Amino acid sequence: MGDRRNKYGAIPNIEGCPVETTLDVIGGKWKGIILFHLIDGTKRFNEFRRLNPGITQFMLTLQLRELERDGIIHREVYKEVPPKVEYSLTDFGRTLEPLIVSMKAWGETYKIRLSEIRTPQGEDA
Amino acid sequence: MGDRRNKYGAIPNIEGCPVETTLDVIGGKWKGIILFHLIDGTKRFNEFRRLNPGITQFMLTLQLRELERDGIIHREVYKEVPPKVEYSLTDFGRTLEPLIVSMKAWGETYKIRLSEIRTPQGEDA
DNA sequence: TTCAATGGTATGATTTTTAATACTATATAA
DNA sequence: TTATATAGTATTAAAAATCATACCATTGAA
Repeated sequence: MGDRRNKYGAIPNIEGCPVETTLDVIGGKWKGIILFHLIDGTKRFNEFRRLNPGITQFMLTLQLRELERDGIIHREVYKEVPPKVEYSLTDFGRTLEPLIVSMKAWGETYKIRLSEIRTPQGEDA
Repeated sequence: MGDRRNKYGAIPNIEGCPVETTLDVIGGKWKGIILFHLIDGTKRFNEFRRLNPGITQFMLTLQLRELERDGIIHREVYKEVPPKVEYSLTDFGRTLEPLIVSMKAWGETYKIRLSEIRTPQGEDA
């Protein structure tokens, strides 16, 4: 489930690279958006799904569980029916906030430039 | 080759999330280490291979080409034999420097904590 | 009595990524 | 003449990630 590994297990040089350590935590396919939304506050499972119709339940669960395993988010289960589960950043998770905010800013600033670069002439994607 | 897409093309909500935009540029499997090393200065193709024995030529080429396509790095070919090709950050690529540095710092700070979290009892991996 | 809502699991199929391997050109040095 | 170094490309195979789909429990409302 962890990213950035191969069948031989962790690769020493990747392990040794702190940038990769960080990417291993936040670089999963949907983790950026998940963290992005969590900065604004607690979110429920189906809230994520609504915010992000493209993700399947399976993948959402997987990404949330990995973030939980890494201590980045907290999962609070309420004993209600229908079920209610809330996700929030832990204190540890909040240490990522400046990074997420910087990534957000960079993306906002250069998004258009990038999409131009990537569509040499009049494509649409 | 781009990450974070599926067979139907780009997913609107992913595209809309600036954090994902950034991760799409720097989140490739080896891009973290590549950028990390480029901060220290120009590097040659085989230098990357030596710094990072785990990567294949194929993957290294792929990741470098994607970074080049995105305007993050510059590829300078010298007309010599044997060939000499130097990679360096472009001005645009340097806008990522603070981010890379922050990711490096976060990784360094929490690396041990993470590896403890991920090895519940006495594994080695 | 049946439906809806929530927050998931389980499964097999498909897609994408990555690895492994062999191959290339060229000038120089031995 | 053959080997060496560099910076790749091409091809096929294997592994990993992701998707699509069906399924589960529970309670209250219709």
